[in-house]
Amino acid sequence: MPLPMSSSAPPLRKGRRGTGAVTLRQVAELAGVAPITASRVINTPEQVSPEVRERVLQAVRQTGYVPNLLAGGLASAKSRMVAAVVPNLAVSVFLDTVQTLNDALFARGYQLMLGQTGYATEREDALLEAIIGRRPDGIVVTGVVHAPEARQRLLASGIPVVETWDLSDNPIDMAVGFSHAAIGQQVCDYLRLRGRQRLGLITANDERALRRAGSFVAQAQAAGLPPVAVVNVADSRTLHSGRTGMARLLSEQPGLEAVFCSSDLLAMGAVTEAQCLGRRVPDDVAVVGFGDFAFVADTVPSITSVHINGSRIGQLAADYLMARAEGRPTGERVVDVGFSITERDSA
Amino acid sequence: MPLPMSSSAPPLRKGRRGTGAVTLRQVAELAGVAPITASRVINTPEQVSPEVRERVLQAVRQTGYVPNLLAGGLASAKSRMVAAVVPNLAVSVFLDTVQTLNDALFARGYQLMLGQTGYATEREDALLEAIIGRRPDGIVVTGVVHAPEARQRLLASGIPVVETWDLSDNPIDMAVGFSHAAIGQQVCDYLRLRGRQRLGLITANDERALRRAGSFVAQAQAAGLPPVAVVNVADSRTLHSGRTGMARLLSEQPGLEAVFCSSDLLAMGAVTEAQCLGRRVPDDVAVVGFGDFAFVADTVPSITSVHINGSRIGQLAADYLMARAEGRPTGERVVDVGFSITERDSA
DNA sequence: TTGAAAGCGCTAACAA
DNA sequence: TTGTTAGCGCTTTCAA
Repeated sequence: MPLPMSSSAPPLRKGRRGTGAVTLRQVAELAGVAPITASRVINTPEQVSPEVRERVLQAVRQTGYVPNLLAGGLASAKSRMVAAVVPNLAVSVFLDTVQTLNDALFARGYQLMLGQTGYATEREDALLEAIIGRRPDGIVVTGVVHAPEARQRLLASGIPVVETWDLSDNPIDMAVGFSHAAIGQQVCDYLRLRGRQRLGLITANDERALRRAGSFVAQAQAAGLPPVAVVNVADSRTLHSGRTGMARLLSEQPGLEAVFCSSDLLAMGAVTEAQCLGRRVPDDVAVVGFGDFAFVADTVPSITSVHINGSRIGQLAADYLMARAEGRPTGERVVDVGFSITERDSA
Repeated sequence: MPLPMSSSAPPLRKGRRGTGAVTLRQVAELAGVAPITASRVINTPEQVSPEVRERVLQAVRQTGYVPNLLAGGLASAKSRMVAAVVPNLAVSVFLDTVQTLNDALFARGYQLMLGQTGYATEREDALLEAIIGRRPDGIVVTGVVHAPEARQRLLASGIPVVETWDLSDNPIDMAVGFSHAAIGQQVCDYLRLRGRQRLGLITANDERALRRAGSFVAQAQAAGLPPVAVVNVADSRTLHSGRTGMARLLSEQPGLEAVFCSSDLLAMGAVTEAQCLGRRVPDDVAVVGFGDFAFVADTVPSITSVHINGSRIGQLAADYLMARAEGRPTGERVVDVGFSITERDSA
């Protein structure tokens, strides 16, 4: 029987009426407990007695309740989201990192937010604002953040940042990557020690590829080799660029003996073009790639490539962010995961 | 001069103390307006007089205020996030879709949340709960959702869902994709009309690839061709699977005249292996791939492949979700983006 | 055009 | 172990 004085239509003046989704309060009411108790059943079940816990879980099942993590995040100042900022998803060299990051985070109840900068600094600021506004518990960026405004924004946000795929003397929080300069140098030595003198380079225009290229050229010079023939290509993701790059190198430098490419796709294109032009790989011209994608082991000839453990980078980034989120001590601020040159038939 | 009765240390009993980030209230105070007015400057600036607007914007700049979209999302029941669920990011066939989706959403102030199912239904439920809990304004899934529990969860959530890369008679909300059965059929006809009789198939084990395979086999049978030789491979993302698949097909069926592969990487591996075994492609054996990745145009021989406009799928998904979010009328519930066979040298 | 009040759904802090 | 209270930072509703 309704209370005599209860008005039939609720006044419902100011404020809102919600979305209609089941709320924690409804679950709590159904279970006959306070909302905070229901909250504990979900977040810290060990703090609740078994009987009460079971009653609440029953109510959760009955109603199909799915906690509103937006509300939880607002209240606890923990969104349980992490943002990953990559230049471009299609550059599969980052995919391993993103995938491992995603898996490691998901296992701990975190969700990944994606951001693509498209290699354009201009878009970066809008992207950072969009990301920071969602208050992620961590941000993983590809490369070191150099732009002062971006650094400032990230620093000011107070959100833990992991810079990846490169090293930094002065990371915002943590950097996990490897030395691009060392790669250029070692690939040059690798070729030189195998008797190659006339070297060439097919490189994309992104910052890190250019760093590898620069140290490759410098090392060749230091070793007294002839000047390195260099071709810049716009797109590191197509065989086509590799083919046109190799064609240009060979026309400019018919005596070319080895080429270092800034990606495996470029390398494969380079190999293809060399063969089409009647050169034998590696007998006439050797080719080294970068990334060590799965497919380079199965081409003919198989392609020698610089191997990066992208998955490890993702794992270390996740470990750092989880440690920060849980207030645990974090390890080194800069981690060098190194690289290796996987020798195959092409060089 | 401070008010005489003002206590020097705020009591700060129950409740919380925030994260220290600049809030809308602080901006409003600095600008000398009510919080709601500052909110309007950010969200609906045309509702605010120019003078007040400028004062608030000045305060925003001064403080470096970044709106808390979690709070805004909670209050407005619009998170401005969309979730994308893919089997695996490394399957680059979906990358175009995800990338276009991301770009289209970002341009409208939405952020993409990523979810990987890893082709495992078991993980799907946890993933859906994690996603729905974050109350995205839309969910884009790869493939049609068949599992009844998953369908039920999505339906119950009330969140708009776009199923992609496949068609459905009964989509949850909208489906945008193409007919895998039609592909198998047409590729079979394509080969048959070019005089190929002894057909083979190298296929991954995922649902949609198997659907293409099934209709390919059925069509061959209907046309009175000899039984199709079929090889299942675990991984569609490696040349290696393509090579071993082709090796098996050729040993079982030395007279093989054409092979349809469930991905371009498989196709490339198949071509490579065929050549290693002394077969000419396409003279002895033709190869057709799926996906029409950028690289297949530049291999030798270039590879004939089934082309899907993945980017268009992403764009249509974004269009639908934005229309729903803004309460605009939506178009067709099922959109067939079709496919085409790009003829190249390998078939 | 501007503002006061009232929450959105949840959890931290404190109390019993 | 359970509950009360007071917000988290924002926007909707209603009123001026």
